[in-house]
Amino acid sequence: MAPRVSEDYKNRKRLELLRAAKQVFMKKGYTRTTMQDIMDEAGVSRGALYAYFDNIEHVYRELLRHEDEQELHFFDPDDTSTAWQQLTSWIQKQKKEIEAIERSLLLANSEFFLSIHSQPENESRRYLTDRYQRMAEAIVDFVQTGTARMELQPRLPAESIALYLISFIDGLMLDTFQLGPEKTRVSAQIDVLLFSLKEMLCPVEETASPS
Amino acid sequence: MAPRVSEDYKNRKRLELLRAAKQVFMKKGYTRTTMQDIMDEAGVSRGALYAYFDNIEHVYRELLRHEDEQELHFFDPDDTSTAWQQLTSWIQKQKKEIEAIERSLLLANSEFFLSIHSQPENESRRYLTDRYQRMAEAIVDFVQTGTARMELQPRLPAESIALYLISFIDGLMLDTFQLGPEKTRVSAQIDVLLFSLKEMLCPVEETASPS
DNA sequence: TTGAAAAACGACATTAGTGTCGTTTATAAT
DNA sequence: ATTATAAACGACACTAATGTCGTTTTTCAA
Repeated sequence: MAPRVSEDYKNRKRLELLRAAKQVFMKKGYTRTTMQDIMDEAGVSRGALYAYFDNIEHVYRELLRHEDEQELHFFDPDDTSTAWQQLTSWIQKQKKEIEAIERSLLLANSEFFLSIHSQPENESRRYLTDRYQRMAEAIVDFVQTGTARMELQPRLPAESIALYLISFIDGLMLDTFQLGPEKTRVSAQIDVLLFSLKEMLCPVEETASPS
Repeated sequence: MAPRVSEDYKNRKRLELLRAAKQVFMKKGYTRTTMQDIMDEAGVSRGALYAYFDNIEHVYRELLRHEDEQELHFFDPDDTSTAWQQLTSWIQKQKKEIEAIERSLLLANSEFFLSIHSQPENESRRYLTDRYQRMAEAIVDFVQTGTARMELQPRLPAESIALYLISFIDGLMLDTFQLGPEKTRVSAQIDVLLFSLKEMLCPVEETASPS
């Protein structure tokens, strides 16, 4: 169907394979997904898939990279809303994703993270370390911007708060896999998180009418 | 070495197998551990191991049960220290365990939890659900006891706080696997947690000298 | 002692996946 | 049309684990 093809063709094919992989990973998680599953979902042969990716770890890494590109800009400075509004809207987004956990990559992500742990210095390992630190830094920057704008008055180091926020979200995720969003009371927990962040960041109250 | 043996013998053997299993699980986590690994560590044959456990999932479930028996009594009422002291000492214990993550079962636990997710209604699944709820309940009871004793004045529902606490600890754990306790700044994050709990629970200050 | 019971052994059949590679097939340039 | 190229195919050899089961060994009771 395609010898001596353009870069563009290969790019599209690659994306199509990643799309198929995503489907499978969402359904089966990382550990139980096989190359065969992805071939079946994409409707291609063994040879075709292996022409694009060396092994499953590679597939997942590339998928993660691709997905991250979307996510990345959430904490970009934004002048139309306050720092606090921006933060809560990010948290709402996370909440939504956790509540629809079956239709997200969160399970696969966690499995992938754990599977990497034992490996020596490694492409995937490096990427994940980086990813974590990028995320943390984004939140730190964002807290500092908010502080500079006098919208926030942090009572703890921004970095600690950032890592804390990430930990909590990751943990809520992990627990929700096993038990479902009802048993873990996602909503109630998010309320607690917001309460604690308010205490830490002391956002200035937004009054409905600036009189 | 032991036909027609006493219940006691079988019990000891079983414990010895679990001890060996624990060693392996600490080192390799859950997913990568095989029955073979456990046989080697315990120095027994395939047949012997399978006489006690049906499969790895079964081994791990029994190990977890056994380990839990120890842990369980941490939140029992205690008249020699205040509720807040008790809580912080539990958190310290968690912190220690996370910092020595390589010598604990935490990684294996997380992997096990995730591996269970996909399974249908299941012995392991039921046990984990139960375990989570037992833990939550223990913390709730404990907060309520503290409240009754006038040592705590919770500003949020005890159950929400309990689940929140569990989520955070689980998340910190998960992140620390990938990155090690330095990169996740375990200490700093625990500080944030304590800060937030103080705000939620409003423990009465302990004065050094009740004058 | 001795022999029945069952604990422990370990070879084996089975299952499930991986990554390779010789072959087939579609495409685009000539 | 023809043909060089390389994409796609899929059989295959290999690896690694699982759970079973006939055999061997050990212990305890008679």
